[in-house]
Order: sequence, then C-alpha cells, then structure tokens
Amino acid sequence: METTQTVSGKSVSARRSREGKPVSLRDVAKLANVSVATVSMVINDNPRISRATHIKVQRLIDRLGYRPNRLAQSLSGRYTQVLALMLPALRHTFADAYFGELISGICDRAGKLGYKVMIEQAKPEFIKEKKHIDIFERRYVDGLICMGLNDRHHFLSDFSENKYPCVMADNYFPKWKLDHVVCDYRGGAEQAMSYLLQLGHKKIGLICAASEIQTCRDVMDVYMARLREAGQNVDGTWTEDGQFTESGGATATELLLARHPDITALLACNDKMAVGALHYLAGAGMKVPDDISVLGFDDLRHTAFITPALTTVHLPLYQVGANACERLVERIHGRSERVVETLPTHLVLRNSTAMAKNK
Amino acid sequence: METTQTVSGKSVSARRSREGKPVSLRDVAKLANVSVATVSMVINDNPRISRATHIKVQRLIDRLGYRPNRLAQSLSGRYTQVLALMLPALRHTFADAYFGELISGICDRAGKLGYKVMIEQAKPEFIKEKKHIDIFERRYVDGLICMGLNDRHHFLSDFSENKYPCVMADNYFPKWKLDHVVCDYRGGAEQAMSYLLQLGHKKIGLICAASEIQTCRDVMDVYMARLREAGQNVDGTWTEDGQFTESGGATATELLLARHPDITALLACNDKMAVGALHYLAGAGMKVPDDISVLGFDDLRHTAFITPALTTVHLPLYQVGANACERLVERIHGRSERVVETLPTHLVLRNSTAMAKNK
DNA sequence: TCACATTGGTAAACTGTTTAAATAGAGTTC
DNA sequence: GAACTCTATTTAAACAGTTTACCAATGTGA
Repeated sequence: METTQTVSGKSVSARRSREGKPVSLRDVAKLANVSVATVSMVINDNPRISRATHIKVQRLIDRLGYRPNRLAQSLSGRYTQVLALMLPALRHTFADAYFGELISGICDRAGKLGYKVMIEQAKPEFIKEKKHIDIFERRYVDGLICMGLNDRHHFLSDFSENKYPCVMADNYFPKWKLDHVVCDYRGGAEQAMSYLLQLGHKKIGLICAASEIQTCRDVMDVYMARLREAGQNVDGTWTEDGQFTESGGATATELLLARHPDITALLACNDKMAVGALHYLAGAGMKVPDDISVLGFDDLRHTAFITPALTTVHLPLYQVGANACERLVERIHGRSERVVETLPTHLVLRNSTAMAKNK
Repeated sequence: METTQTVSGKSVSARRSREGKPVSLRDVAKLANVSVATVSMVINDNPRISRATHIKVQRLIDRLGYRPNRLAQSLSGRYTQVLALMLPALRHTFADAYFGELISGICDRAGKLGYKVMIEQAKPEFIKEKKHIDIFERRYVDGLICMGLNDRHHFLSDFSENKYPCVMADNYFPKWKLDHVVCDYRGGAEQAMSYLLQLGHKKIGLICAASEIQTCRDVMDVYMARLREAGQNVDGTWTEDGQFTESGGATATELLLARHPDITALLACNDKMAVGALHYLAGAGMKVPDDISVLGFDDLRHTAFITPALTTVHLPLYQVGANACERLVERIHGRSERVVETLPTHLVLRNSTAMAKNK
C-alpha cells in the first residue's frame, strides 16, 4: 500500500518524469521497487516473473504511460523490426501504380507481422557508396525487399549467398542466386497469346521493354514460341521497346505499324505501354478493337475505366508484395533454403480485344 | 610504424574484427591508439581534433570499413534522422498516383536532407493504440508528414501546439493549429470555373468528395460563388459525392445527369473521378467534349494518355511533398512559428473540354 | 619567470534496454 | 537440521555510440 501511495503521489499521468525526459525503464523500476531486469522481463512477458509482480509492474507501466525506447531495444537485441524497400530511381517512382500495388501488399503484411517499412531508392550514388550494405551494417533494418531492378544492378550480387536477408519482388535474376516471389509471366504470356490466336490474330506486334529484365524476356520468349508454333515467321521487326511508359508505348506502336501495317493485335508487356498504344491508335484514327486489338499486362485498377476498357493479364502484385514480405521475415528468422515462388496470373477480358478482321 | 603494421596484420579488409562481429568504435580506437572519444569526434568532424590525428584515424576507419551503428548514435544523440509518412488506410493507398506524387516529392527531398523515410498507415487500431505518438516517444522518428487525412482524424489534435514535429501535406485543418503545405485549391477552382464560364457553360455539375476535407470544401465554395455570380441558381442538386474514386465519379455523373439532363460541363475534385465520369459518359453514348465537357483536378500523369485526354487543374503535388519535407526538417531543428504554405496551380488544357453547345 | 589562455586529447558518465550469471529464500528430501 | 531443489529476483555486463569535465602540454603577455 505504502508503495502504491508514493507512486500515485509522484509523477502519475505526467508521462515525463525528470524534467521533460520521457519515462524510462529505470524510472519504472525505481517506483515499483524492483530491478530494471524485472521490468524488462515484464515487458517481454518472460514467464520467470511471478504473476503478482507482473501485475504490479504492468499497472505502474500503464499508469506512467511508459513506452520502451526502441533504439535501446534494438541496440541490445538482435533485431530492429524494420524492413527496407528498394525501389528504382525513376522520375516519379511512387506515382506508378505497378509499384504501388507491390508496396501496398508489402506494407499491409509488414504491419501485421510487426515490422515498420523504410523506403530506399537505388540511386547511382546510393549504390556507389555501398549504402545498400550500410542499411544492414549500421543496423537500420533487418531485411530488404527489392523491386523494379534489372540485370545491370550488379550490387544485387552482394545479397547472394544469404549475406543479408533480401527478397526480390516480381523480378528474378538467373545470374545471382537470390530469393524471389514473382508473377508467372510465362503463364500470363501463354494466356494472352492463346487468346489472341483463338480470336484469329496472326499478325501480332509485341511492345516489350528493357531486355535486362528477365520477366520481360520470358514474355518475349513465349510470344515468339507461340507465333512460330502457329506458323508465323516472326523476327525482331515485330517487337519494339516501349520503355514501360505510356509515351514509349505510343511511339513503339507507331514504329510497329509503320513496319507492318497489317498488324491486327498488339501485346504490351505492361498496362502503361498498352495505354500509350491506345492513345496513339485513337490519335491515328484507328478503332480499337474493331481495327486492332490491344492487350496489356498488370491489370492496373484505372485501366478498367479508360475507353476502351483494357483487356489485360492480371498480375497478383499485391499478393506478390505480401508474400515477399512473409518470405523475407522467415529468412530473417533463420530460414536458409532459397525461396523461389511463382504466383499464377489470369486474363481479364474487357473491350480492347476482338476477333481479327480478315484483312 | 609499429602500429600500422600491427593493424594491417590484423583485420584489415575483414570488416569484422572479433569473430563475426562488425567493427566498432572501440576496435578503431584500440588499433589507432587513441580513445573512443577521439574516434567519435573524427567521425563527427569535431574541430577539436588535430589535422594529423583526424587523418590517421580516418585512414584506419576506411581501411577497416568501419560504419557507425546508427542505433547507438541515435540513442545517445538527439535525433534519429528518420521521418514518418502517415497515409490513410485505404484499400490500395500506394497504387494511387495522387499520393504517389506527394510521396515522390517527400522521398527525394528527404534523401537530399539526409533523412530516411518510414511508412505508417492511419488504421483505426493504430490510432486507438496511440501508435502515432509511439513513433515519437519510442524514438522511431524525428518528425511526421501526414496526407490524405480529414476532419474526423481527431488524433491530429495531438500534434497541435508543437508537441511533436508534424506537417500536413496538401491538407489543412482550420480547427487544429497545424503546419501545412497545400495546393491553392481555391485558386485552382477559380481557374477551372473561369475557363468553363468563358466557354459558355452555365449548367455545370460538381463531382465533389468527402465534405470532411477542407480543400474539397474550398473547391465547392468557389464553384458555388462563381456560378451565383454568373446568375445561376445553384443548389445541392448540382453537386454529387464521388468518393474520390473512378467508380464513384461514374455513379455521381449518372445521378447528376438524371437530375439535370441539361448539364453541359462537369467539374470533378480529382482526376480519378473525372476519369470515372468519362467512363460513364462513353458508356452512355455521350461525346466528350462535344456533348459535355469534363474538367479534373490533380493532373495525374496518365490522364494525358486517355481518350479524350483530360483537361485538368495541375496541382504541384511533387513540390508540395518536397516543401512539406523541408518545412518539417526546419521544425525539427527548432523553428517554432507555424508554417502555412500555399502553392499555385494552373490549368492544363487538353481534349475533354470545349465550347458549350446551345441546348 | 610567473600567470593565464589555448589546444588536443582522455576518462568517465550517459543514452535505455536485454540477458547471462549470481543469489536469496522457500520448499522438499533424507 | 543439513543438503538439495526450485523459483523469483537482482546484479552486472553487454550493446555502441556521444558528451562533458578535466588534464597535460604548449603558447602568450606582463
């Protein structure tokens, strides 16, 4: 009783004990007449503390509004409970719905697993100064999720061999042994090509992008294979780089149609380029899907609302993000086998595709 | 010389001294034959250290690849050099290009100022558990930038009176005295309305959104005022809530046209709703801009590529993010006057608007 | 030549937590 | 009643830095 009274008479509801300083473990310990170790064990629900002590200390903690300092916790503990997200250093990376979906998945899952998420961008000087290693060595984070990177990001080799917990989201790199969670781009390409061929299209142009990205090469491979299977004689002139952007997609469309005016369908490696294609075609007075079909990849939310609504391969990006996060946390907790996870895609039929016209 | 040899003979290029542990300040001090205080001062460029010692120690630091542990630095120092971003807990927050632009601006500027950025979402339980205060008290971050919040987020009152450094990005709350950097929504609305009136439109519908958001109310105010000035007798039936989404915008358009079939122009409070309006109109067989004009707010990048390309009020969101970040850092460093910054907007003319038809 | 200031550096205290080892005390066994 | 367990708790050493008070060795002025 004595103790309790002293306590309530002191700094209760002040939240800050010694002039302005936040309440610390020591303050709680002193007022509870126990050692700091005891308080620490109470916070961490250590079963070695008796029920009575636990309740007594917990009550005081609540009263004082004590909150453990996470810097100190991380410093003495093994983990920081923070993950980093590595994004490419593009002009307006975050305004891109593709990354947005991945990030949404990651953040939601990270929150559920008790992790905070920190943002990093793979700027040239960031890599040059080895900051990607810094974030681990200086104890900023426990793990890293990378996205939007390509074969030229050699720094990724620093993460092979389990040196630091790191997972690739919707990307993979055969030349480095890294964990990854990706969409099944080959499967998606199969679905897209089967559908277009079924609709009677034979002259199909491909708007691809960076050949330094494996998933993009996968789509190209399947595209070539399926067309050759169908007896078409495709070569490089049926393919054009759209740089993953709307304007790039528009330009690529223009070039492809200039070379092959008889094209009846276009397959784009992402939705932004497909939107660019639609934009160019509208400007050029070609009707989609009557004159030409356009098929995208991603299923970004807003492409359902444009005119014509885009037929596209749905990529489970949110899920990829969530799973990547989950796998990363497993790795942080000690899993040592490499993770290679592929998530299925499906076709979303809308209004930008139709039967091929007999030209 | 003796010392140098010992050094090179020991753990140079190992980066980890005592079995597996990373190099610490103490390791450097020992090998350099100076005190830890000296090494600390070298790292922090403290002028009390002589040129000679500085060079000697710095060389050793480079050789050993020593990196100061940021947890320890932050624990003993005043700052963490981390900022938090508070986003609303929507379904796929990050896939939204509006937030994306703000975030891009914040991240770029934060990086330049030497800050890391951490993500938080204002989920109900996050607020209930006072986690928004936790991030400060538990020393996760030095400051906070909020976006996409509204009048019902009462927890914001915890940030008035300079309790913790916090800045609102593209939002403001008359009822709480908070720092903010916003776009000039009133000015933008003036530009939009002037333009529509100039084109001869009189029957103008407004697709607004959450009335708990001041910037939205600003647009509505100007809309009403300008129409009344023009002799139009507007009331609530000319306004419909589109919930900031494409589908909401489509539904709002439908309702507005059902009530007022003579509407010749629609003003939407954001681009997503404008896109939704275009979507509905295309489906309903109405030609934009011939039958009806549509004007948005935001200037999201992709709205230049849809058909018809959207006329919209450009909001300098990237800049708002960057400035908010800058103001926040100033506040962290001690500025005490409140910041209220408004950035100018401008109209971007594209193809979704035209002269009013004489109905 | 003495008093005093300046310079460059060090030892020790401090930040707030975790955790391994030590210990006190109660309960059991022989 | 001594020896031996448990159990609950404490002590003290990490963790890896920063900061302050202090000290020795110079330099300067009267």
